[in-house]
Amino acid sequence: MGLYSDLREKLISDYAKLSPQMQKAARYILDHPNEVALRSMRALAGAADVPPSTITRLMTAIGVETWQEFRDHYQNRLLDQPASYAQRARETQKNEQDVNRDEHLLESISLTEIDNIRAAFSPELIAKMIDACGVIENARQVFIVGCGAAYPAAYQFAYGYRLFCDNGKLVDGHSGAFGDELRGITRRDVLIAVGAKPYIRGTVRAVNFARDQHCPVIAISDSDVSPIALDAMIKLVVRDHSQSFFQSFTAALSVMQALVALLVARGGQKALQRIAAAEEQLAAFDTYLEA
Amino acid sequence: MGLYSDLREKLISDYAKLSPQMQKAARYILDHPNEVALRSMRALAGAADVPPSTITRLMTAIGVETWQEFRDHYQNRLLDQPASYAQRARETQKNEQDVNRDEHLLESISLTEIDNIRAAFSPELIAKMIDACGVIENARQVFIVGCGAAYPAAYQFAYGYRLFCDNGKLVDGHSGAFGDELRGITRRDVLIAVGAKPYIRGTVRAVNFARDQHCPVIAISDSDVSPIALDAMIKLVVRDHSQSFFQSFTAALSVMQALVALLVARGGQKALQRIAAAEEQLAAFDTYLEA
DNA sequence: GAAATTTTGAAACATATGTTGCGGTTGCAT
DNA sequence: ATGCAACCGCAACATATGTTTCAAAATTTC
Repeated sequence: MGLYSDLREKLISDYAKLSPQMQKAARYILDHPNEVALRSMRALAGAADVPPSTITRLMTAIGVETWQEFRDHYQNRLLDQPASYAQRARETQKNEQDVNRDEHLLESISLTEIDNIRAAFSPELIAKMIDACGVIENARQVFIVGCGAAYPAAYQFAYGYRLFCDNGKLVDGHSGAFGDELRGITRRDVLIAVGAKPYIRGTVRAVNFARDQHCPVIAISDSDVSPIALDAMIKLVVRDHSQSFFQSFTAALSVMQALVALLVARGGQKALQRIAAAEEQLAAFDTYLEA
Repeated sequence: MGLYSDLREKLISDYAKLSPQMQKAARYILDHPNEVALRSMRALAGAADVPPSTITRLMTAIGVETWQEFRDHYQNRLLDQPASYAQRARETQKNEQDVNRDEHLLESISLTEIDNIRAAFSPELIAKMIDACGVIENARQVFIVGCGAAYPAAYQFAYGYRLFCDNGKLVDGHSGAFGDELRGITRRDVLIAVGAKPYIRGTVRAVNFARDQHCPVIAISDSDVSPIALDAMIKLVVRDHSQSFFQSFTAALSVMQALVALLVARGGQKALQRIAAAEEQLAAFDTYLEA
């Protein structure tokens, strides 16, 4: 029983002083506290990819006599947690218009976001996402457009897609007009457009332009009849409910991520190899911090 | 793996049919379910005042192959209070070699994403978010940095924040080095940094620079000891679990949105007015399509 | 560049754990 | 009483677990 109410803090404050392998172990423990409570030391060591002795050494390094003592702390933490959970739920339910106004808002946001995600992965939407993948795989070039609050979702897709395909192009309008970037778009290409109310003129224009060139459009939008989705080949209508009056783009982002994941999964070994190559290249450019 | 979602019911329904000693064991288990999850079988037997063999016999009596299986159920029960989806996600991930491979993947992604969001709005994180808002409100200038896959989350915050505060600055490194954009950062400012493994050098440098200038840092990251969060004043550790090997930034984005929403809510009427003005200005610029 | 120091992983060790087999006991019907 | 079946606990077993030891490797220091 140390001076620290929670050994996590000790682990964090001493982290810099630890040897590399111990850091690896400490990091895993910090990231997966429940495993400490439930699994054996050897199993934990295996999961953290360190030999068991490292764990023992880590114990002495942070001033804990034995693994049992360490585990007991985490078991108690696990036992106390649900209590605080339930307690808080009751608390916030009781006094609604109160000092807990902030907590209440955030919890409410959480529930709304979960609903949004859930709706985005309904069987219907899942089927459409799979269709969308088929279209993307057969496209000569993949354009992605999304402005304003929708830009993150568009960017996310473009960022992931670029790692294993080089025919993607993020149309962000940064370099002047959209027209330049969409030049040469044809029926063999595809435009992925993201946008919700209020519809930004640039996005709509891009969609209309693509339609005029008979280019199929995959729309991620808030309505089947939004100016973005109206004439789209595939309409992925995601909920954007939100407590504030900004719409939430969480579900849109999640869908974009899912599309990338699906494309990779369908791409098989080849896609994986390309990603590996891309990562290697980034490492060569010294983009990342040491392994 | 029985037909019962919870082995407790099986234990109760079969209770009358059990031999006296087994009843004693069953009774103790029913009264102390957490002990099953946390302690060893022999320890439990000792606590229940029965020999270990009685526990083993009880297992076969209720149709459970092994003690491990029994314990796993109770461990999940203990974990499933905060996060009920992780297990199901793991299950759906198992049967991949299937005709519905794509559907399964997407469903699994959905569950994982919901889990990530849920974890991001735990009571602990909620409290930290509120703290973060306090820091932001008192800051002279608010810098936001996020590179690569983390850029969308950073952008999202900057985009929303700009609508009601003009002291935000998105440090995207587009215009050359980070140093230029962070020049003049002081202890009265705040840096919001978003990033997960693999940590991009630029983000880490920005964080270190801010720390050297004694500027408080709000870190949205994947670990308490990530290079971004290690010395941060407020650490918002969000889960980034994902079915593909790209990390998911859904939770990070959601947290950023929540921060904006919370700031607006706390800003009251004044913030609303500013937003109205900003929207008006955008409308004047003809950014939006008319209603 | 060599020596000193630290760090690391494999193996060894004693103990703890889950399970099984066997003899003894109990309760019950004949 | 006696045979019979179910029940029970002890002890043995194989394996798993936490810890220590030791030599090789890596890092630092001079």
